[in-house]
Amino acid sequence: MTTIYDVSKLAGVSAKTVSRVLNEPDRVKTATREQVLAAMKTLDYSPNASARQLRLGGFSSIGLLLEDPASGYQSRFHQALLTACMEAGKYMTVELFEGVMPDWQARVDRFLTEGRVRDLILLPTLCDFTPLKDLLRERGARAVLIAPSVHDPHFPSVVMDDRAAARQIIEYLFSLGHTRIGHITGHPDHSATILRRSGVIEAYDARGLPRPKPELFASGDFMFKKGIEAAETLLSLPEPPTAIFAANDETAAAVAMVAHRRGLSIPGDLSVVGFDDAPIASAVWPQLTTIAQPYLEMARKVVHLVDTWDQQSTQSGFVSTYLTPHELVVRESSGPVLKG
Amino acid sequence: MTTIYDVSKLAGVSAKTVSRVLNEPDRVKTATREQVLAAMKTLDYSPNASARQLRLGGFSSIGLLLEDPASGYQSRFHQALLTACMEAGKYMTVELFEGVMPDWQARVDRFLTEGRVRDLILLPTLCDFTPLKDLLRERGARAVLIAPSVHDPHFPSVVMDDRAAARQIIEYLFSLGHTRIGHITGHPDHSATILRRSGVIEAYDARGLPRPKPELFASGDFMFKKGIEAAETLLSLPEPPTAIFAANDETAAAVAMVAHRRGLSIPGDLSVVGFDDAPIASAVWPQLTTIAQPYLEMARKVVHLVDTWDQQSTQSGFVSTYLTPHELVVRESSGPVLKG
DNA sequence: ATAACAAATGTCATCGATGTCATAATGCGG
DNA sequence: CCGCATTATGACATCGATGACATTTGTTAT
Repeated sequence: MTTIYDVSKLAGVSAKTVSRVLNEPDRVKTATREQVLAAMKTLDYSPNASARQLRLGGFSSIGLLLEDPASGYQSRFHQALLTACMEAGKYMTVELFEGVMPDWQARVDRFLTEGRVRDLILLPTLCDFTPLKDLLRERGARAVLIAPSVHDPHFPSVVMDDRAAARQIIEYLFSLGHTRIGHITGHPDHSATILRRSGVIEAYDARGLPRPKPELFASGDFMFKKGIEAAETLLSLPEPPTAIFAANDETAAAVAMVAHRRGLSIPGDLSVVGFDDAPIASAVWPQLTTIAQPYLEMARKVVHLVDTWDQQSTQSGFVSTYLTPHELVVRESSGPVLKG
Repeated sequence: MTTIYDVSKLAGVSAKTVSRVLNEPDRVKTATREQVLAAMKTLDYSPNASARQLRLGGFSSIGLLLEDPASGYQSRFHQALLTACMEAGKYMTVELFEGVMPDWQARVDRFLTEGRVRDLILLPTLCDFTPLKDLLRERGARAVLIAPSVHDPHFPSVVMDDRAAARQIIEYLFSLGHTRIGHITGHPDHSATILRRSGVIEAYDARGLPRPKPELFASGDFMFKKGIEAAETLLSLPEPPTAIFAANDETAAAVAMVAHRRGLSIPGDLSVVGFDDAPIASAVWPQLTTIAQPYLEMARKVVHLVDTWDQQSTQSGFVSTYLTPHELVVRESSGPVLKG
């Protein structure tokens, strides 16, 4: 590493002058400045950001731990958080994280030190990964969670009521006359999976209907591929459902594909509804009825929580939880049951 | 900001001891350690990463400038780069960047200093944005480009031969008997758009066929929505094409949707091919024939170029360009022309 | 030519944490 | 209770850059 002193020596000036060339070029005589610039080029000098920041007062970026950046859900939050950070003039540093990695603790430590990160954001499913949260508390790190309606007593969080949303979409299907409704569940490790599933059951209970038979629940994992298998299973039932509620839009897109392959028309023969309002929900034919979450709003709230951490946690001694609203978006993939 | 000295004062020990509690807890008597930990908790102390790194030797994260994180293309590279960085033990900090922002220069400066970034990665279309590249050279920043086969004399780059790939996919359609082939172009600002378009023409020329009539070129912008309009235009022609080559998969998905709406079967009535092998290419029905790029390989190469910047640029005085291979992936959306 | 002032450059201390080395506290065998 | 080996702790310098202030150089008016 070449330092400002190396440059100053080569250019025959003091370090301070080199510093000025970088920060207040006008205060340096043109001839000198050019010498310094030449020296910098020769040595391929680039200033040490740590030193600069130490002097100028620290800035730290917000850290995001991502389990699977290819997952649509995480990638959408990732994007929303980027936007929110930009709006707030902050930077975000991303680390891939998998709880199965044997050295995850060391990796988190490294992230907190080398990654120059003080505040972390955890998305599902990391927001449910207790060993990680314990480690963070031990290290005194700050974290904000984005979670499916599970309140964590130690970290502020932004949550969405997955159960209520699932219930709402099932009630919508009821209103169209559907009574045999299949549900493809999400990944078993996500707490959202349980919540959405129980939202379904809640809807039946609330309406006084008998709970759906077990074969109407097919297990998925939020991924397109597994969605295909699940859809095949449901549509091969002796008495197939007239509507399928997939735990997310990728899965719903898979259902649509399987239905097409089987010559079923949507929503004529089968209504398909998803969850998340992912881009794919508008990019498949027919476009999917789904539940929209206000990603950007949630991201903004998270950044705000990070920003105001001091006042919050230190002063009040309790953590805040924000419940964000959701919305049913009706598109082309759902319709009334055809008589007959 | 509380420092290590504040903690040491409160705990009644020296700063060095506090430091030890953090870095080599075993070398501190249990009683002392607990006092120190208590003081840290009371003061909500978190160590200053800049100072630590200054002492320990600098680490700097790689910066990625993203124009539009929602763009499938950029988001795929984003993900691939994250993976490659993780493999290489590096961190990546992301900044949203738009050339239209009036203060983009100041933003870049801030990113290079506050963002603690020394090396930058530029994707299309930023890799073509000359004012930015000029600024980076002036600042002595290091950048590596991911670009569509345009060699930049100042920065190392990883490129893909878009023209050849486009030519290849058209030749494949020729081999299926198609001669009226529509092309939906990409965003006019992307150099890839011109390259893919000229690859199309090259294929006709090479085969000694007359070049396609202008109405067979519809203008798109790589986005699903514009793709719908373009597809409507092409399919409304008096003599509609038997195949459509969309400049990317999102657009191809739009073509498929429009075709379905019009009751056309794919690939019976219309062959549809895309470009990129995006996730959506496998998530629509029928799955799309497309061109696959080795994203992860490219990302690894980029990280490697960043890593070896010193040896490369300083010593040899010229920049390296890596051409990466592409591959035609044949799926369900393309088939022979039906006689008749 | 010189005082008076502005411009250009340099010296030194500092940001917060840790390495080096010195010193103080403790333990243990005799 | 002493001497010596450990263990625990502290004082000080250091990382690379910049702020405050000092000093040198250059310019202008008289």
